[in-house]
Parts: sequence; C-alpha cells; structure tokens
Amino acid sequence: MPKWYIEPGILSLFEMARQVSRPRITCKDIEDLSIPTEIADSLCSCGGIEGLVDRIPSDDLFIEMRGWYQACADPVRLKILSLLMVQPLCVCVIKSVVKMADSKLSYHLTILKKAGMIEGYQQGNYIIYQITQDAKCFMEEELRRFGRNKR
Amino acid sequence: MPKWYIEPGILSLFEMARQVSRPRITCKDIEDLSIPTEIADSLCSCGGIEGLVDRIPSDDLFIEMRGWYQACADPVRLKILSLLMVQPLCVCVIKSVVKMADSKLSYHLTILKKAGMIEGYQQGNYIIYQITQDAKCFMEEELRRFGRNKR
DNA sequence: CCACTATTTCAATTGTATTTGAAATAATGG
DNA sequence: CCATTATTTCAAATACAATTGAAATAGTGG
Repeated sequence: MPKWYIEPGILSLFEMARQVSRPRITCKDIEDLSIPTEIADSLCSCGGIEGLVDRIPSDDLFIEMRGWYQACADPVRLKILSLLMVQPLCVCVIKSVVKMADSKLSYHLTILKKAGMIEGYQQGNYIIYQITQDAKCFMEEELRRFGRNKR
Repeated sequence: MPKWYIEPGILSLFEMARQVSRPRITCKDIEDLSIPTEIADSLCSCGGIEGLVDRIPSDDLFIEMRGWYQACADPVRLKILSLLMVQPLCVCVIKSVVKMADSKLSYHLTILKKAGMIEGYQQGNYIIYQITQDAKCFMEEELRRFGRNKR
C-alpha cells in the first residue's frame, strides 16, 4: 500500500487540527511562509511541505495518468469506447455510427490504441477493434459514476 | 438503471454469437455494409447499428465526461488534486510545492474549479482551496487503479 | 498481376490549450 | 487613504491537438 494512500472515511489531519486546541508547532519549511493558522497547524502536523509531498504520488505517476485522461478527453473517443463495450467492431461499423471521415476516425482510434484502451486485430480486409480489460473496467466504473449523477 | 449499463461478467452478445451456430439473421441497417460474418451476426443479435446505438449513453453525457477528463489531463492539476486530498491548502502553499508562476497556477486552479473538482473560500488575505466530494471519490478510485498497475 | 475495398499515414491547415508578464482586484494593517 | 500581500485577470505569444484531403498500405478475389 503506497504511503500516499488515504483510507476513505478516516479523519483528515486538517479535520483533526480543526478539532484539537491549536498547538502552534512550527516546522522549518513553513515558518517563512506566513499562512493562516488553521492551515499552518494542520500542515505542521503532517510534516510541513515536506510531509505533504511525501503523501502524494510521484510526478511520473501523474504523467502516466495524464496520458489516460487525455485519451478520454474527447466525446467521440468516449463514444467509441462505449461502442466497443457492447462488442468488438470493425472500423466501418464504428464509422457508420460516429459518421466521420475515415482519416479522422483513424486518428482517434490511433490515440485510443496508443493509450492502451483498445487493440485491433486484422480479419481479412477488416480491422476489428476491441476494448482492453483496463479500459473496460475504467469505463464501467465511470459510466456508473456519471450515470448516477445525472438521472 | 440505464439501458446501456452492462453487468460486469455477463457474457457479451459478441461472445454468445461466437459460441452459437451462425444464424445469419439480416438486419436492414447492416445489410448494405459488407462486414465479416462474426461481427455481422453478433451485431444483428443486438439489433444492428440501431440496437448498438441504443446501448450507449447520449452524446450529452460524453460531452459532460469529456470536461472532467480534460481537467484531469495535466500532471500539474493531478498533483494539485492529490495535495488537496491531504488537506485544504491556500494558494501560496500549493505554489511552494508545484513551484510555478502565480498566474500559471491560478490558471490551473481555475480549470479545476470550473470542472467542479475543487472549490475555494476566502480567509482574510488568503484563498483556501479544497477538493470536492466528487473529485475526491474519483481520485481515490483512480489512484487505487494506477497504484495497482505500477507497484 | 490487376482492380477493388478497408484502413492508415502524411503534410498542411485550423483550432484550442497553455504560458508569460504586466496590470487589476481584494483584503489587511497602519 | 496608503502600502503591502495574495491572488486573479487579461492580451499576446507559444505550443499542442484536431481536421482535412490526398496519397500510401494491405488484404481480397479474379
């Protein structure tokens, strides 16, 4: 379990600092920034700026995540992913649903492929795309989340 | 439960079509596209192109989802979200972690705010940002997913 | 090998997101 | 009201992603 993982429902340090009488601990790396007491105190009890940084993932992970969300940041691509959740499809069927120029569709398919969200195999003249396991899990979860919010 | 929701683990129509002897049903909206038998059959049993479209969410939902992922599609913004999962923070503390020009940071904060992922309240001279409940749930789930994949 | 279809690649253009630095706003304390 | 600090806004410049149409690739069937 990575050190930055926070169990849902656990009282955050900030919430604790709010409830406890102000201890006014001073941490070396925050004493030069003059910040509100409430923030300063709870920041101190998690180890100051350093402690804060220790509790978050590495920059590399954020870069990896960025790639995934970037691929999702387009309604056409999300639609393609949803279509492929129903069943694997060849490009021409996807095209007949999303209705766009071949090269444009191919561009979006390439982006999804590079992000590891879909994969294609050739069958005769056709290329059949299917959604990857990772993307399927992600989309199931996300459609649930968004479906809940709006009816 | 929306009609496009698919219970995880259920045999997809595609998988079923694979196992059943080929029925060669013809649907009006796919008979003009000449596509591989395997695809055609399972596509028919889900109602052809029309049936396929019925099983996916509306374009509006994809547009809404796009907004969310677009906001996530940046390592700095993901880092800010992670920081705010530890505790609410004022801009100057965030700045001392992500180390960038004020206006740049403010730009990214605005994007997260517009996406409904963070919200800020003023406290004296400072503005304190906190992560919203929706964004917190999302990030917890997502950090779990990405944390699992790569150690 | 040829003609045909499905799909991708490429280079040029267009469009959108990000960065930058300067100026504006807003709260504070004197 | 003034000077100070924290933060945002704005317009111009830069960088990056998406669109377009033409050309290339790759499989099929004759």
